[in-house]
Amino acid sequence: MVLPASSPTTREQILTVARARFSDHGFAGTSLNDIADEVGIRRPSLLHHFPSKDALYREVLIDAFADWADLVEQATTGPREGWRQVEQVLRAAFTFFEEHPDFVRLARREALEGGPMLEGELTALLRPLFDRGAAFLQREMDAGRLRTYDTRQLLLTGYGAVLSYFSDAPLIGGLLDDEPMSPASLAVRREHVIDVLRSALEVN
Amino acid sequence: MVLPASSPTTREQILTVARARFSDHGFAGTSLNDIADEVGIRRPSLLHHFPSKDALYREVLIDAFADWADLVEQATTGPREGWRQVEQVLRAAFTFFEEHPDFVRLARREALEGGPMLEGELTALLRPLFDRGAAFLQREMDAGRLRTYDTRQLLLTGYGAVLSYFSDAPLIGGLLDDEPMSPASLAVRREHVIDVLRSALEVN
DNA sequence: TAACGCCTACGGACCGGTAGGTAGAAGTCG
DNA sequence: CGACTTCTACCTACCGGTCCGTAGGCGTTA
Repeated sequence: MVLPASSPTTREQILTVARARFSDHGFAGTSLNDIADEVGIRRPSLLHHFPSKDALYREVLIDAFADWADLVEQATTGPREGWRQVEQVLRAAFTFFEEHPDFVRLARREALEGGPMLEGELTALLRPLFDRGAAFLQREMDAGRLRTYDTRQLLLTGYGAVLSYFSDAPLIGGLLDDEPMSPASLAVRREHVIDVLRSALEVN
Repeated sequence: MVLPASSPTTREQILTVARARFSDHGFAGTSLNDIADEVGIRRPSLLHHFPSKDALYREVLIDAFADWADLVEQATTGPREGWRQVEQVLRAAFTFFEEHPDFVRLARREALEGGPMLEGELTALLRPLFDRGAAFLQREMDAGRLRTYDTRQLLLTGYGAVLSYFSDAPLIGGLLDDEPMSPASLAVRREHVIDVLRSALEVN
């Protein structure tokens, strides 16, 4: 049975709402009633679709990280070299975070928690992406197209500089004068990060 | 009555334990029983010292951020100019985070949450530090001693690059092969961040 | 008829917080 | 000094509420 896009399954609705709630208030701060209420069903009905709160959270997390893996996969294919390729990935990542603010907060919470998911499936999913990124950077550095750094550290630096802006938007809103998630502010942020990293990475 | 340093007040013990618990598991993920048990008293006894869980959390948060404000105050005094002053602050911040991992996680959680504390007292405390940092950078850039960037964005970039490593240590441990919080790993991280930022900031 | 999706009702655990009592230290006063 | 009061820090017992999860029933649809 093919459902039209206009009528998502109850199960899909639960996943959508759960992702939003978990990303806003964390695992402990979200109750199954919160989720069920927003979907428009009772908690036992929700538990008809998912065996437990933990299982629901796991699925939310895996879905979210799979989305991210897809993007990285897609953004890292292409014949570009040196800084141009780095910039393409940065822009793609930035756009992804703009469009998936839930993912950012979810990932940050999980990184902070270091929960049981993290040491296992999640790192198994991220590790290849990380290693691939490091290998690419190493190749470009060896070829003299990028300035030389510790590649893994460099990945961590870029990831921190980009992700923190999104995950800490509430705090940053209090430090800047503008609304940090407005399109204008996001554009400023994007160009700044690219600018700084270009200065640090370009050879000439 | 002057208590010897070896016997902290019950109240102080509660604050110490609470800071650790809240930073590890967040506000919702920590129960007053957890804290009371570790101190070695019952929950009602804990509530004899603090009127509510919220009040305890507020005090933990304010104490932690006051520690941070003290460090920034101290690290930013001095006659240095240009990159040397930036590097001094970076090293001081890095050391502070090494010695206060609780603060990092607490701050990250609060930034993520955007709770009622954040929009108010916390930003009121951080805003002057942030503005002062931006003013310093602007002065140095105008004098030609640092490459020109948007100063506030630059502060956010540095903060994200440094803080993320500490707050996401569990995740990073799964991506790197070393123990991320070991002294050796921390030294590598510190020198890397300084290296990248120097490349981006130095003028010559 | 059988499966499915939802429901009401309930259980057992835990939550933050309150009421009220007790032991002991500290101060007060004849 | 000794008796009495006051205060502090802790306790046990309990409250109403919320948590996740289960049992079992009911209607619709295949």
